[in-house]
Amino acid sequence: MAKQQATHGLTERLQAVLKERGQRWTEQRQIIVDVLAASDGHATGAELVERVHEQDPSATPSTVYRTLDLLEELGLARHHHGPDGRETYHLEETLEHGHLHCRGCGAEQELSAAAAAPIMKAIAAATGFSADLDHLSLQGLCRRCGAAQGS
Amino acid sequence: MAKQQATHGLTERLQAVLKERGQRWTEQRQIIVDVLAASDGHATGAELVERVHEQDPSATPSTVYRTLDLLEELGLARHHHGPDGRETYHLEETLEHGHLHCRGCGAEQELSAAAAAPIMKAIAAATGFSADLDHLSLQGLCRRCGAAQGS
DNA sequence: GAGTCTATCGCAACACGTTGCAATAAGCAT
DNA sequence: ATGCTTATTGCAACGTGTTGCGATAGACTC
Repeated sequence: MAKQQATHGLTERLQAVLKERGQRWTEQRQIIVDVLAASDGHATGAELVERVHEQDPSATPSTVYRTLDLLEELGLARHHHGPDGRETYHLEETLEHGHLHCRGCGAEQELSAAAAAPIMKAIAAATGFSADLDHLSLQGLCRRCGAAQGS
Repeated sequence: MAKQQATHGLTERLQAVLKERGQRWTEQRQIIVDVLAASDGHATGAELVERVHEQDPSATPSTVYRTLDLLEELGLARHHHGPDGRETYHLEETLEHGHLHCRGCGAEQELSAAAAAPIMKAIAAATGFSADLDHLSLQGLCRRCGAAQGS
């Protein structure tokens, strides 16, 4: 399947990059990458820790978080903070996207790169910043809730 | 001074609102509001806990955080999450504003409501969301770092 | 002022992440 | 295969917030 392929390719890429940097490929890292690839879309740090622990009960949170940091450093994974400040991770393969949380109904919406383009442009125009879409996590009122409260 | 005045007014408003809701005005809440007013601009949860503890060693974190939640519920305070997920609080009297963190040089920039207006408009146009400016916390590259890395 | 009701407090335990350090084990050379 | 170097691990302790619960103490009535 495509997913297996992707995971496999990722592992190989990772091994190569690590070797080049004098770093090591370990069983734990394999497990963590697998878990991350398997948890399609998003997963919180705690969820990942738990799933990794299922696969290898000796694995500890510190290892998981350190590996996630490493993956981010290598540009293979990303994380952002939800409205409650908790961390959410996903593989870089997942399409880059932002997040919108509605404070009224609690709905969560994804924001595709295409939809975000004009927003990014506005940010750049107003501030000179080129913002990271993947780190963009907005809170506000969705159309429906805005209309309901707006009256 | 203006600040004292403002704080005083806040206390009175707060007492009135609480009474109306069948809630109570306590010494701890007074201290927490004072500390929040004194820490002009932003303060992390931990900082506030520490300062409150200085004023009243018997005060505990749970009280501080619960009071901050209450103040937010009443619309008198706000919090947002920094790039590390840590909480930052400020009084609602402070002008509404967003935050920009540069991933390159670590600089932090404030985003005034005026500057943000076109951004908010772009968000509304693209998504139907009316975003909370106070919860807006962008990460990206500032103009300088973007130019430096852009080459 | 004494009594009642219950919001709030302090405490203790928990959840999520992070960090320092000694032990382990990858990866390389012989 | 054996030994060496040092990146990585697991452990244990910490930092920041959150939650449940019994004790305290506001606010209101008599």
